[in-house]
Amino acid sequence: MKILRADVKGPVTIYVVETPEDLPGFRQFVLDNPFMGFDTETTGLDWWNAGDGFHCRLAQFGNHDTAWVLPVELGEPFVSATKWALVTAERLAAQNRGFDFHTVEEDLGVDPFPLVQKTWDTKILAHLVDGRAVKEGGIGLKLEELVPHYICADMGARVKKSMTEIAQDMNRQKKAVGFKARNRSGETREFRYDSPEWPELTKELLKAVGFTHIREFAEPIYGKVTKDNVWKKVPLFHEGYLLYAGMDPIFAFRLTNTLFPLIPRRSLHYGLIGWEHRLNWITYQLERTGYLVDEKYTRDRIEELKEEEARLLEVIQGYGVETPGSNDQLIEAFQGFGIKLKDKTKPTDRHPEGQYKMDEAVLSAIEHPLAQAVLDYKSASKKRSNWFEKALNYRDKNGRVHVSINSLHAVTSRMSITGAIPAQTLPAGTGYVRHCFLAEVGHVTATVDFSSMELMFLAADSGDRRMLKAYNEGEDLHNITAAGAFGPMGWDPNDKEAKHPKRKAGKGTNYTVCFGGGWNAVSTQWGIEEADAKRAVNGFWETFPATKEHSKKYTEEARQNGFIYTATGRRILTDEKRPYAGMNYRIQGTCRDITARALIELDKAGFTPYMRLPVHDEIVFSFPRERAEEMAAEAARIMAYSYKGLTIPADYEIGEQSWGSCLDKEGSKH
DNA sequence: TCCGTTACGTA
DNA sequence: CGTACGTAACGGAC
Repeated sequence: MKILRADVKGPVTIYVVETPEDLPGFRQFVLDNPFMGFDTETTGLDWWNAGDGFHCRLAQFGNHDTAWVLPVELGEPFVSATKWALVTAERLAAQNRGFDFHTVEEDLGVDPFPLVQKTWDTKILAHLVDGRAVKEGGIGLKLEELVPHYICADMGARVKKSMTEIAQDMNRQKKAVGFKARNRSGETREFRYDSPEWPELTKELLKAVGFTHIREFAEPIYGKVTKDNVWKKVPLFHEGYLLYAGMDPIFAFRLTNTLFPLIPRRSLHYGLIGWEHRLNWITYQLERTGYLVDEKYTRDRIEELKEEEARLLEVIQGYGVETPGSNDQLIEAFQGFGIKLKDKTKPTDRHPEGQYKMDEAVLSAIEHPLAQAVLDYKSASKKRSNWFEKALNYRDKNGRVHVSINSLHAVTSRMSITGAIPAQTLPAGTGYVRHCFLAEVGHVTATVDFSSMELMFLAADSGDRRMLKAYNEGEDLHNITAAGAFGPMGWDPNDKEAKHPKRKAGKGTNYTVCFGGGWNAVSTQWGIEEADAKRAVNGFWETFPATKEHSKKYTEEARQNGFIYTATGRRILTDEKRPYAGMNYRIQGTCRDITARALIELDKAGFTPYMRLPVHDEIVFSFPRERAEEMAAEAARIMAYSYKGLTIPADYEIGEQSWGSCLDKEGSKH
């Protein structure tokens, strides 16, 4: 047994199990500590490739000052000891527990369900205390951010750096692999010790057969070690690695004890701790289920796009621009053609004058074939690399991709989805990309979404009578806002199908005001004339006076307290420079919880195996073809939510096998 | 290799 | 006084 010592506000001991004889000590530790921090170290992040390139290397358990590290990679009896400890523990804590559970489920065959019922996730606890990222003025949610703030100031930086340092250290370790020597014609050749051609390679031998300038050369023992592959390559008993590994369960243990008392009483009262952990278990299952990829469709699109890119690149390079992604080169080229550029980006430290913009708006305004070619090229290459190639390259051996769902992530508590399907960035309104993703064989895709959830919540939460009347009577809110600002202008309020001439300004205003914006935002982002935008925003507040009071209330709360509460008892800390975001935080945070509630209720009703992805206000399902109608209707019924007497409805759409088919349908609302 | 910047996709 | 995200490419700093 190896024993490592460190100091983290007091002495810390890490016991490293090396042989089966060391296990009784570990077992005693588990029996003595009903509550432990837990963590694993693995070969990478691709847990879905378990048994096929991915495996668990270490499992670690710890309390306040003691950790035990088990070399799971060596197999039995260390795997059994790990499983026994997981079953025996009464309580566990882990940072981002989902990853460790995927690891032990897929690689060690552990049933995760008993584990989730007794494991606190320190990332969830930390978010309930302060959900802001570091750059938003918060503490952050990563271990390397939580540790220096809550535990020990200099520890986080050391932990973050340690694996990078280990990688650098491994790169410095070299071993002699052979000789380089020159022959009579002056050419240099390599002779390697491991070559079967030279079984007894020595300097003397090479000299004897006529080589000169003979010198031994060395290569890195581990090949090229980077921060991505260091996890796989680091020797299992590397001391720095063991120290890094051993600290994590100690951190998880201490963080749990530190964070609990900091969670707002209101959040405790609303039961958010249990609720978030339950939601996290559902998203865990969605991650594991994965999404079936249509390989042929995806490959065909990639080929098409590659051809298009090659064609466009020729055009672009014909105008002297080598790299279409380089704004510098484009600016130079356009200026060379005598085109005057005006729009600049905001000044920054590095570019105090700002830089010329080269975005879609600027490029599409330039009348030159280069501009169009660049736009088309960028669009094609983004589609290919960001969406289609990801879908193809992330597939597991069953042709499925697995995303990572952060069930509690954004400052407003919204979920985020990363990895194989950047679900929040897939093009809307067309099935072009979403056709890659298939319901099961014999199933069809169904999407169920909340329509205008945020505006409806604003209506209910503020109690604005005009807005509530609009929803209760099925009026079009965008028309109402337009009419409130500009008068009827020939619009007939009794005709449900009629569109107000300024409906676009009304729609822009509704959304923008809900997000905390003013006339300027309405004007620039919705392409509405300044005068109309000003009039529309004023009209909004006059038409819906209670929303004005509502906005004031939350801006004031944010200003005075530095936070607001959602209707679900969640505390959202606000930026002191932007108290006006208070109402939007209230809306966005509560609406996220309405979607979260939908997931939990769907889970209770047995829908989890049919769920594929949650995307903000939409949930995607794979339903058996014959039962799709009935199941989608039931899901929509479950998802609908009443708040202060107003029901926020959910609508469903049923397609064919691919997700995209829901959008390409005739008469689709998308 | 890291990180700030720019750009672009979504609710 | 627009909010919240994820991802990629570029290019200077380290």
